[in-house]
Amino acid sequence: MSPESRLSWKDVRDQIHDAILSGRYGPGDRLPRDVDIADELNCARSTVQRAMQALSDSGIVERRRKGGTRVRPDPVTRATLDIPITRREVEQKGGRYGYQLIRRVEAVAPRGVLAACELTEPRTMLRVEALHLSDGRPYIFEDRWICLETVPEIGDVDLTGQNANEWLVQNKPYSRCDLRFYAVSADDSVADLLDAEPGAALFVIERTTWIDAAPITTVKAIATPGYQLLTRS
Amino acid sequence: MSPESRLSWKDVRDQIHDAILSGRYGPGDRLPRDVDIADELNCARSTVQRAMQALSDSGIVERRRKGGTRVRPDPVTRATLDIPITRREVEQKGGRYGYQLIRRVEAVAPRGVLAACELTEPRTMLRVEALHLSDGRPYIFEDRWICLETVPEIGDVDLTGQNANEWLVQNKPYSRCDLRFYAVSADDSVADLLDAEPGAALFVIERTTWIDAAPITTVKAIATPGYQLLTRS
DNA sequence: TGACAAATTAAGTGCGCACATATTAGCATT
DNA sequence: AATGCTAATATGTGCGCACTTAATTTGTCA
Repeated sequence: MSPESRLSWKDVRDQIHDAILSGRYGPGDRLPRDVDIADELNCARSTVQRAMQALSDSGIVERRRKGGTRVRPDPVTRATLDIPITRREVEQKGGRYGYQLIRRVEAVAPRGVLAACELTEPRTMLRVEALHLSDGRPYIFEDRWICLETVPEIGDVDLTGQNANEWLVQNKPYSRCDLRFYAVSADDSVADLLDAEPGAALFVIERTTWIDAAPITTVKAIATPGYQLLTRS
Repeated sequence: MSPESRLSWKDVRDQIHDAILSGRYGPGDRLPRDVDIADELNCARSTVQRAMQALSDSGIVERRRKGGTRVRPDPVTRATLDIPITRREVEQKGGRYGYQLIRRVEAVAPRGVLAACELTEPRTMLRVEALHLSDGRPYIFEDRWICLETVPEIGDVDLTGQNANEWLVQNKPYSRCDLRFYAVSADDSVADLLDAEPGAALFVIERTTWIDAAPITTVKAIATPGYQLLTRS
């Protein structure tokens, strides 16, 4: 009957969010049941449910069956990152993409690689070192280990022209992906490859992917100085 | 009538995901309309909608009204990061948290700070430099600029005992947050503060927050060597 | 007192419907 | 051909209902 149109779940989300921000509900406090909020705001419970899901996804509240909804006691900043394939990243910045295979050998994986893959038994893997170029200049150096048991086909692929990253993305989808970011000093060989000063601070992205429980690949991508990773706008 | 129970939206999501992974729908391809998928799988359209929303959120497909649903042409790795407040982070690793104010001055913000805040006109801000400690040892050095126009109350806060980060989190909620990650070499003063070798590679998190369009604070958090940022498990 | 079972509770999900909204495509007018 | 109106269309959203599931509380019995 009210002339104002119905509430959208985003309205509900914002109202609840505001109530939390204003301090009406502090960290750890329990919010009213969905059904009561729906009643108070005069909307359907499904609308409140949707709003609460959104708040739960952003890490603002925690929801548990029977336990109800609580304001997350330890506030976190939750951010979403998009990491495109390197070719795309270079081209989006207006650069001309290039790729150069440096080394391709089968070798016994060192402990660190096994650990990243969550493997306990040592095994032989395919190691691929390559350089991504932007306008002919070094952009990212990647040191990749590919699990031959999970991806036997990789043995037949010519990686001199074809980028291992892209081949894997297109031919070996993953179901899980772990990422790790840190900084490292350029040693002489990396400095040489990336055309950087030895000792320069470099940004590193380590990514490991699995299909179900089977590791596909783990890669250490070392960027040239000045590289920055931004949150999704 | 089939004895199997009804399909969950997660089942639908996984089926569509599998269809994409198997190559049945390639990058850029258009998927059937929700209603047709619902019909084929013998479930409600709302169930398909929910599944599609999830796939859209994970960056696997793109949906547009009237345009339909398409497999995202440029595959990305989408990851979610949780960045806790530093006290929490230290305590979760089993350390004893400490905090030390180094400097607190009002000063005209340099261009880089203004740019981070998306401000064009120069202005005076409050600069707070502080050290987060774990078990008495340096952990993160933060160099923060606080916008006095947005947060005038900060002038009355004693920041020698109270952590600016936590005060802001608890007293000045933000509606937008930008993050930026990169690597930097320790200059002499930072190396001294963090008890690191000069020139060591350090991981940096830059965070800027706004309430609506008004900037609250921008902070450069420089971590000690060895620091790693992981995706949410 | 403690262990286990049963009842209770609040969120999670599925369905079907109606309508809203954005975007494309088609058509007509200039 | 360029323009602008109109219709068609696929997703987005809201509602109400019934039922499921997980977790907590209560009750019972040893």
